[in-house]
Order: sequence, then structure tokens, then C-alpha cells
Amino acid sequence: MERQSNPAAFSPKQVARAISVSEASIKRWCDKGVLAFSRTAGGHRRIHLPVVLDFIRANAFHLAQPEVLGLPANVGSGSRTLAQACRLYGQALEQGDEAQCLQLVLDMRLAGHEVAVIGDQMIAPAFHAMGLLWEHGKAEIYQERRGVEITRHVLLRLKDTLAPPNVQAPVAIGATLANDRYTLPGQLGELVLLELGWQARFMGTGLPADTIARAVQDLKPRILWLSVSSLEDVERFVGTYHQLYDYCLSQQCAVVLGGRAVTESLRQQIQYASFGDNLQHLRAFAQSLGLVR
Amino acid sequence: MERQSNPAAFSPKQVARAISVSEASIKRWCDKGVLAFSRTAGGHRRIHLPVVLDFIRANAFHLAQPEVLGLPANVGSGSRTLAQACRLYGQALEQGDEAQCLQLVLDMRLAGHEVAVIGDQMIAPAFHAMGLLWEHGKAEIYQERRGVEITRHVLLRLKDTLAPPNVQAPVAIGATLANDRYTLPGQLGELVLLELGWQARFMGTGLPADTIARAVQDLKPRILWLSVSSLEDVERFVGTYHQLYDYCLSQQCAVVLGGRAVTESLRQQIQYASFGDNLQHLRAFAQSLGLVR
DNA sequence: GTCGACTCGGGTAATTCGGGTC
DNA sequence: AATGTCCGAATTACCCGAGTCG
Repeated sequence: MERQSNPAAFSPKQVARAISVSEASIKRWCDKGVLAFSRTAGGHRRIHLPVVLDFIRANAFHLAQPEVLGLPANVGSGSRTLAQACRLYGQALEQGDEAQCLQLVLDMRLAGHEVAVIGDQMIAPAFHAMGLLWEHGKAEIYQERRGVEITRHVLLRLKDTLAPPNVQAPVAIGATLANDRYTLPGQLGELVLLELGWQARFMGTGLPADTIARAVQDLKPRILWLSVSSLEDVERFVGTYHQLYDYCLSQQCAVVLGGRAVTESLRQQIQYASFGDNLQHLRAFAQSLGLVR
Repeated sequence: MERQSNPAAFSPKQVARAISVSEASIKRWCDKGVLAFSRTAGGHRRIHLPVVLDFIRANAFHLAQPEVLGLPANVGSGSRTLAQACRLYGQALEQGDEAQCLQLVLDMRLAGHEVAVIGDQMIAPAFHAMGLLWEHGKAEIYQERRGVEITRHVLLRLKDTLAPPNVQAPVAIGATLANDRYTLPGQLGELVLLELGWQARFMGTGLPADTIARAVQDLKPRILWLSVSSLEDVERFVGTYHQLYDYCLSQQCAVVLGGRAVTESLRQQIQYASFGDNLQHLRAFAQSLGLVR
């Protein structure tokens, strides 16, 4: 929930996380007088933004990311719901505020949301919204591209919060085919499968079908997930895909297709173990195989 | 206690254990001014990771227990030359061994090599070698693509070891133009400039020239570095580039060109503030502007 | 009014401070 | 001169039941 009248105020927990210190310390510093604060009617501490900034400066807590327009950490006291977080994530992307993006994603993760949900209901919609802005001339392409780079970094941090996979866990590999350079869906897929305990690795973008087949041969994955975000030549795709699918079948590797370029009409021309236009489908399918746990 | 949103900071005890000296020595070095540190509100010392690594590098300390600082085990154990490290990096890329890649890069960094040198003499040659293997049918494309993903991750870790830029530092932005999806040179350029103290940001791949111009207008960089690894239509490139160059000139933004697609013949058709086929050129040019320190 | 998440306050264990000494 | 160890006081992190927020 946004405050309009007062300057933004934060709870001890928020400030604590913003500067990587325990919540108890924040409260102690408040009570000692080093950190000015006010109280809610019920007695909860609220620390105002200017105070936090002064404090960070005074104590040389290196403030990450420069172009923070006055809102370095937790904007809005209630980024609890995914919808709110999504909106804020979109704003942070526009401004190129990597620290804020990271904070929002980690907040959602700490709130218990699965990676698939964060991807489907926060990150994807944020980029979709930015696309709409661009169509109306209200956003620049460079903002979107920069946002991709930022989100890549954020996803890598998110990966750090996931338990490393067991060496005996089943293997999954992901890729995009030639001429498809959208990396985020692929990276998100990796995280979703890692979260389920798989040894998942996104192999990169723009892989020819034959080298993917070779990778299947060498790495013996049980899942191959292909993200298809753009498709120039459908005919050609169907041809090469068929071969790849047959090979995967012979290697006991399930092919999971995803991406907005996999249209209804295309799906009727091809086979797959599973199709999903979002990450939760991928998650559900991987779990349905029952190979982990 | 282990958080990561800001540049990671450590207590004297942690740093002491990491390099196998007594806690008292760390405190003395802090107080003597050889180890930069900040303090908590209660007076406890906090030392940031980039400072620790600089210190280790400058004083040739042995990093006995890297895991205390959140770094992979065994970092700093191998004293290798760049050539050796390059060969091992190539092998690790082939095998998809991300941990090994990370260790090799951090080792070289701890050995005192600049980011530009690591990029020019270790990472670039490793990929070049892999390309040669591919030409002889001894490597697969998927290995190269996977290697790119791995190296991306490694570079992000490397970024954590660099001091965050000052908010007043000059801004630099980097990008690749349309149809050029090689991200590594751009990411490496970012690190090189960050190391010099710039506020550098790689904006992503495949940006149209007009949105780059818009970014220059919005962000007011003093350097725009363009990595040109592939070039389909030279004519077209020269045309759009000219416009972009002129605009940058009017905005007092130096254009630095790099990449193997900038051939001798192409260079005679265009203007630029600097050209470099490697990172050390970029580094030298940025330093020659004398805007930092 | 319900309900989950958050915060309160206070208590305890672990860490760090600064100084003095070996 | 430089380092490692020991100390009481201060600081910080983690824990819990009761109350508050949205």
C-alpha cells in the first residue's frame, strides 16, 4: 500500500534487510536515539526515508546502485502481494534500478512464493507491461534491453537461494533454437527445475537442433525444455523439430515446449511430452515424472 | 548473517580466519589505515569484500579459507600463469564445469591481474580455442553456448569483487547493435570500466541505433562502448553508425568501437574516439580521459 | 470480524570492542 | 616493530509469547 501524504516510512525489518543487519539492531539503534523514528497507534516503529538515507551515509553502508531516485530500498510498505510487486518491478526496470529489482524478487521468495510463480506473475507481466508502454511510445527499447540484463543478474542471485542439486538427481537441459535470443524464459526454467531438485542447466540461446541432439546424447537428460519465443520459418522449424523429438524419444528424454511462438496451429503439427505457456506448467510436468524425492 | 544485497561486508574475525591471521592483526591494520573499513552504529568494524580482496592481492596473502568470505573453496591455492589458466579454462568450458571456471578466474584476479588482462589473455583465447576445435569437428556448438552461459555467471561473481562505483563517477554505457548477440565482450567491457571506477552498465545486445542515441540523451554517459562481433550489412551499419556518432559527439560522449567485425576497411569509412580489438585498449582509453580520481 | 504476517518487548548466547600484556 | 593471546564491557544475533497491522 502506498502512502501519498507522508514521506515513505519503513518497518525495522525492511530497513534491516536493506542494509544487511539484524532486525534487533535496528530496534536497538532506534531506542538509543541514533535512528529517529515514529510510532504507529499500536506502538510499531516506523522509520522515514530521509532518516534511513542519512543513516546509511553516516555509517558508510555502501549504497548500491547510483541512479536511485530517492528510493533505494523497499518502496512502499506493502509489497506483499505479487500484483504490487509486479508493478514495482516494472517501475524499477524502467529506471534501471537493479538493487530494487533484486530486493523485490528476494522479498517474494522470502514470502514463500515458488520461483515459477514469481516468474509467471511478477517478472513476465512486468516485461509485458513494458512492451505495452513501448507500443504507446512511453518506453524505450534500451530500457527493455537493460531490464533483461538486470533481470538476468537478479535471477542468478535468486539461484543462490536454491539448494544445489544432488549429483544423483535427474538431469534436465534447456535451450532456445536458432534465431531465438530470448534468454529469460530459459533461465527461469532452469530455476524452476533446480527448485524441484533437478540438475538443470540452461545451455544458451540459438542452438541448432543437431547440437541439441548431441547434447542430449552426451548429457543424458530426462527433460529437454525448449523455449520458443520467436519463430521466423515455421516450416523449417517443424522439420528440424520432428527429428529432434524423435531422437529425444529414443533417448528417453521428455521434450517440454514453451513460449508464445508455439501457437495452437503449430501445436497440431508437432508432438511433445508437454506444452506450457508458463513456468507453472513446466513445474507441474517435471513433478509428474516423479523422479525426484 | 550472510546477506548479499549490498557489497558483502565481514567482521574482523571472518577476515582473520579467511587469511589465517589473528583477529588482533586485522583490527590493528584497520586502525592503522591499511585496511579500509566502516563501522556499525555500535562501533563494530565491517570490512567490504572488494577491500579484502584488494588487500590480499596487494600484500600477497594466502587465502586459506575462501569459504568464510563466501568464495568457492580452494580459491587462491593454485599459482598458475595466465597461459596455463587459459588452457584449463578451455577444458572447464568443454566439460561445463562452472565451479572450475569460477575458481580459475578468481585465482587470476587474486594473483593481481586486471580484469582487462583476464579477459584478453584468458577468456577470449579460451573461446577462440574452442572455436578452432569446433572447426575440426572436435567440439560441439552446445559446448560453446553453454560456455557462454557459464562465463556470464562467472563474470557476475567477478563483479562482486570490484568496489561499487561512486555516485559522482562518470557514466559509461555499452551495447551491441542489431543482429549482434555476443554478450561477453560487452559484459567484460563493463567490468573493465567498473574496475577503473566508472559507473559502467552494459545495456544488452541487439539495440537499434536510435534507442542507443536515446539512452545517451537520457543517461548522459561520457563513454559509449560498442562491441561489434558480427556484421551482416556493412553499408547499413555505416549509415546508421554515422548518425549515432554525430549525436554522441554533440553530447560529449566518446564512442569506443571494439570487436572483430570492425575490420581495417570498415575503420576507414567511419569515425570514432577510439578503436580497440581488446579490453586493454578500452581500459587505456578510459584512463586517458582522466575523469576518475 | 477473521486471519496470516508482522512487530513488540525482553531474555540469552555469541561476537566484538578496546586496552593491556606476552 | 610486529604479531598472537587474554580480559571485562559493550554490541549484535537469535529466540519466544503476546499484541498489532492490513
